[in-house]
Parts: sequence; structure tokens; C-alpha cells
Amino acid sequence: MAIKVTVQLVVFAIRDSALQVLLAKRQGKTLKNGMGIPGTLLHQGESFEDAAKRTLKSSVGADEIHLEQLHCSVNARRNGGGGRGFSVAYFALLPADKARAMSSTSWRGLRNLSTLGSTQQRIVDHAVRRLRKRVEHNTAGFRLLARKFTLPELQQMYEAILDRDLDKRNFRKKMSSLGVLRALPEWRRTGRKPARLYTVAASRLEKLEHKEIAL
Amino acid sequence: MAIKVTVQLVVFAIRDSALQVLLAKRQGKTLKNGMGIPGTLLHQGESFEDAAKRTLKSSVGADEIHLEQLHCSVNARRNGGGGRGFSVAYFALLPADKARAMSSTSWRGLRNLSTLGSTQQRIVDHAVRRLRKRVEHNTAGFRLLARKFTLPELQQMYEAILDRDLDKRNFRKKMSSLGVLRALPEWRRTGRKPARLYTVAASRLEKLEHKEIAL
DNA sequence: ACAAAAGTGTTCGATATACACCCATGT
DNA sequence: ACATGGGTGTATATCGAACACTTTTGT
Repeated sequence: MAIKVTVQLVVFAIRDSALQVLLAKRQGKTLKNGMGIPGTLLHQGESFEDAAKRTLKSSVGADEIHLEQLHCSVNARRNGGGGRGFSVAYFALLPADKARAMSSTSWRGLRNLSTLGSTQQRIVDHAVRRLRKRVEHNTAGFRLLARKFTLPELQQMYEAILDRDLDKRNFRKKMSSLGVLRALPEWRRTGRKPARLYTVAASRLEKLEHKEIAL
Repeated sequence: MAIKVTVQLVVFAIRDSALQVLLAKRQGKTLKNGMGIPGTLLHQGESFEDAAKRTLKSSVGADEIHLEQLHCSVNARRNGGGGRGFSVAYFALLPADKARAMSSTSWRGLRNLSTLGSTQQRIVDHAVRRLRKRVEHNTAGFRLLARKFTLPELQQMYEAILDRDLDKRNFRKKMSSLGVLRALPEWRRTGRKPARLYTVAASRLEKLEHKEIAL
């Protein structure tokens, strides 16, 4: 009659200019494939969000990041046992400069997830849809940025998430109009010509957080 | 160590040209005030959505209506007992012609909910925010309509939900452009001049269901 | 010198908004 | 006759979409 409550996370980050998902070695005993989206059992007296944060801390060592509940479900007989199993899925956005690969975790592009079971695949799909909505209509994209970034990086990020090309000039116009970009007196040279570095004006971002924006 | 899993519903309907919420006599034994949002304990082998539908059937006798999961939480010590309590909230849209008052239930306007506890009040607030978003950016409003309706009724409904006035001509233009309105060769006379009756073209509505619309 | 990527404005079409009068009916 | 509410079109502003060249740097 043991009731298992599982909290599972879809953690997104931009790595190598691509949208990637965090996988972790599954600690469950008799589980088939080694890697899956990170998760944990709910501890006594802990909220779902606490458990999600704890999992984030242990799998990527990060806190204070965007976290959002996705869905919650009951699975009639989970893990073979007698009782019911509850499962709550969250999605999280990890800034690029915190997205390091630790031992026992790895990052995967969206097209490299074939090893996931169908349940986890559905959760990831759901999270991707949610992410795209948040990025298109809100300012969630900025939660994935490193502290300093260039406009070409910003645009590549949007293109990677939305999976379509964006017009450079229109994109920059829109971003400027939001007023969240703060130009730094610094440049980064990756390709040929150095690109200007920016930061987000956190105060400005918070004001936009719950408003609808176009893209 | 009993674990209670509660499924709670915020059921919306338009009554008397106002947005109202369904309340039901609470069946819990030692609960203070008599009325709260309808809910149930999860049965064995039942999914959350099944439980929500069952509650809908018993409290308003309706099925096949828009139902959406809102949030899910754990309450450390619920009902005084030892175990944890889980609670899943759903929100539901009931067409106006199915929104009858049964015994042991009642409908309340949003400003008449002062008898609710703070937990339920928060759930309702959350549901109202979600409803407004769905009505502004999707076609959820049409799920609240009776089978036949007039354009003034439709507009009053939007105004009641969004809590602001809309321009009559612009509103009608937008609605026509969606192509979901089917004019009937019938008129209804409530005030002075009779107003034309319409139905929704269900096939058209389904196509718009998951798209973004402006308002 | 040339290739590669950064940066920068304008035009045009579509969509949202503002706005005022006539018509049918009941009293 | 008049008061009430239903019905209709146009002009303007705003926003999104399309589009090409110059500049800086490394090779």
C-alpha cells in the first residue's frame, strides 16, 4: 500500500546554440535504461516545489531559477506495487552559464531523446510546447540567458527554441522596444567581427513578467 | 496514515449576464461553513480527470464540457490526521443552458464569495486568471454559450468575463472574422427590438481551439 | 583582397482602435 | 412620440513583415 509521489523535471538550457534537456542517471532500482529526466520521491512534509528545487540543486547545483508546474497525474499501479503512484511534472529554465554537465547527468538535444520511455517523452513534449508559448508570448527566454550575452546569441536562442528563422532587424527592433537590454561597454569576439555584450535589466524584466508580449 | 486526495473544481457559467461560480454543500463532516467549491475524494483506480468528471456529473449533471487542470499541491497535515493531503484543482466551463441550480448547490457572482476560505479563494482567483487568458487569447468563451444565443448576449458575456467594456462594432467584426458564428433564421425578443439568434459552427471552432486569437 | 559575421532604416500591408447614425419594437 | 436596444461602415494609428547594404575583423 505504499504510495509513491514522484516529482519530475524537464530542465531546459541552451548549449552549443541548441535547446537541450537535462537527463540524469535514474536511481530507481530495477529500471531499464540508465538515463531519464531528473526526478525524486517527495519527502515528508515537503511541498512539490520544494522537491523540485531540491532535485534541481542536486542535479545542476542551481537555485533561484524559473520553475513552473506542468501537470499532475495518478498512475493506477506504478512500479508493480499495490498502491497508486502520483507524479507531478515541472519545467525549469536554466541560464546558459549555469548549464554545466556534471557526472551522472548529461544534456541532450530534442532530437536525441529516443531513449526515453513514452511517458517521459510525453512530459518533455508538453514542456516544449509550454516553453515555446512562454518564449513567444512572455519573457521566459531571458531566463535562459547567461549574465552577459550578445544579440546574435540572443537571436540564435530564440531561433533554436521556436525552430524557425527570424529576421535580424525586426528581432533587434522588438528586443530594443522591450527595454530590458542594457548595453555593456564590452565586446566579445567569437566569429570575425566582435559583437556587443548586453545584460538584462532585472527590474525592467520583472515588470514584463506577467504581461503578454508579441514575440 | 490515511492519504486523502481531493479533486476540486471551479465551475464557471454565465447566469443573469454575469460570470458565476458553482458552490456545493460540503460533505466533509466537521467543516465550518456549509458551502465551498465542489470537490470529491479520489476513488480507487480513478484518474484525476475521471474524478473531476464524476463531480461535475453529480453537481450539475453535465458531461462533455471544457475541463482543464489548474494546479496540484500537497498540504502537510490536512484534516488534522497524520498523513499528507493532496489536492488537485480543475476549472470547468459550463454552457449557459446547462447551468441550472440544483438543490445543495448554488451559483455565486465573483464578488459574493466572501464565505470561502482563503485556500479556496486562491484557487478561484487562479481559475479566473486562467479563464480570462483563455477567453482573450483562445476560443474558450464559446464553451460558455447556450446552444442558441444573440450577439448582444455574446458581447455581454465577454464584458462580464473580462470586466471591461468592448466596442460593439469592433467586437462584431472580430467575431464574424473568426467564422464560427452561424446565423439562424430566428430572432429573440428580450428587450425592445428582437435580436438575431446564432449557433457556433462546431467544426470551425475545433480548428481554432488550439490557435491563438487576439480578442 | 576576400570571406564572415555585426550592425543598421524604410516601406508596405494587416490588424486594432476610435467613432455616430438609423432602424425596429414596446410603451 | 419617444425611449430602448439592435444593427451597420469608415478613417486612422499601430504593429508586424519584408527587404539590402555597410562595417569590422581574421585569414
